Amino acid sequence: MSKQDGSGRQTSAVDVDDSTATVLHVDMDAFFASVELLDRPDLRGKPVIVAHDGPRSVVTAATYEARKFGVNSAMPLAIAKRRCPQAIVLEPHFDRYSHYSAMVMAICDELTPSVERLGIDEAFLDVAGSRKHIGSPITVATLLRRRVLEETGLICSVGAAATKFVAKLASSRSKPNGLLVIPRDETIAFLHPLPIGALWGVGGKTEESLTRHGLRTIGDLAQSPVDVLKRMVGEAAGSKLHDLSWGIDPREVQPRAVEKSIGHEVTFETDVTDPAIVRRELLRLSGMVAVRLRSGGAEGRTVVLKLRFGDFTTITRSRTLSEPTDLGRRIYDEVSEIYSAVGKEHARVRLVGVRIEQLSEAGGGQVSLWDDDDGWREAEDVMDAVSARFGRGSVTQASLLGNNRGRESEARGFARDG
DNA sequence: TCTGGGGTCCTAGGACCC
DNA sequence: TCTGGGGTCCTAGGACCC
Repeated sequence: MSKQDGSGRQTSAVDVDDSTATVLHVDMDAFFASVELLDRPDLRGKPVIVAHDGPRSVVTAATYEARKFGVNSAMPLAIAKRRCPQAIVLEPHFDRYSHYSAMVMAICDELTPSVERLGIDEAFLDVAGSRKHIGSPITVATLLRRRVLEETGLICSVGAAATKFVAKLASSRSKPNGLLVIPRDETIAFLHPLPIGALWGVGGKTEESLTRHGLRTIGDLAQSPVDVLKRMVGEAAGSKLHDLSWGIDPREVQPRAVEKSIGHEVTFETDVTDPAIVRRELLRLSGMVAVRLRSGGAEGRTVVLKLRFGDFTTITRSRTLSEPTDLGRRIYDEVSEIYSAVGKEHARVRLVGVRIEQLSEAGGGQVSLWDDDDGWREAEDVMDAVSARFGRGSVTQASLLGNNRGRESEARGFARDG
């Protein structure tokens, strides 16, 4: 094993054989909080929490200084403030996080063509092919960390191993601002002493169930017969966890596939009992979902309504359309009907959500409407249809939204959205 | 002052078809 | 002529991850 700490010192790096550790996992350290501190250097070294300061908020991110007080991501803000009253709470700025994320990912892309993004602040890199042009995995990792710091002012940690899962574990063990290399033949020795909760896919519930059966470390799990594991945690998880405990992880580094669903949800600051307010929110969320569908050139076929009630019970109800859609109005009509069918219009509603699944590439397309010779006439037809139904004033950019199917509904959807 | 918002994957039952 | 076995789709819920 080779660990390099924040000062850049590297222990036993000379002896370590990194030739088998060709998968890198890069993880930004306290990412959102670190981005905020770029603007507020005066807060460096202080406990800082990033969170929207509302009555039902949770912690979005926290600096290491705040974590010392037991503050963690996803913790209710009220509890975090109780644990660390002197913490400074900053509003999140997601646009800025995306901006810095793109900068970091661009650096990764320059080091190898094989980069797999994982959320906003993590990535896997396959650097097996980078040896010739740049150097060994340690060389690439060191260069990556230096460039990220120089070009963004942010620190990150990197794990290097033979598989994705071990690389990810290595980066988390090297935080903050570290580099940890696990050669292939040291994988088992590295894994087995670790607690089962460190395994990818073992969260609170699974950990509890495994612990009840006397399994505490990854090594314990490795020694358990796979059939027994399957009975504990299910068919798929059982064999997967067993494989992982022996360092077996066949997944390759690959750029993220297309999205499989798009959704938005919102928690009310206080529970809502007025169905009209719920519907107003459903309309807004449906519009947001539709905008994202269209901007990605996609449409979806299964519409999902999510409701969380005052007692925190949560239900989802879905319906599959005969034809996919990318229209807010169509989505809204569906979730609104589902909402009625649930028959809980006078319950206390805490959260509403709208999601669309079974995404596919949008047929037709917005450009073809303008490109072909009949494009203008078609566009005018759409405008006329909308105007006839809703009046001139409601028509804004209906023509821009068209695809080649169901012109009537396209127009309708856009007029009301607009 | 207790629980966000973006997702993915898995399970399990029923419908339906061959 | 009282009951098999797959495969796929749909739906609901839950665990998990960042």
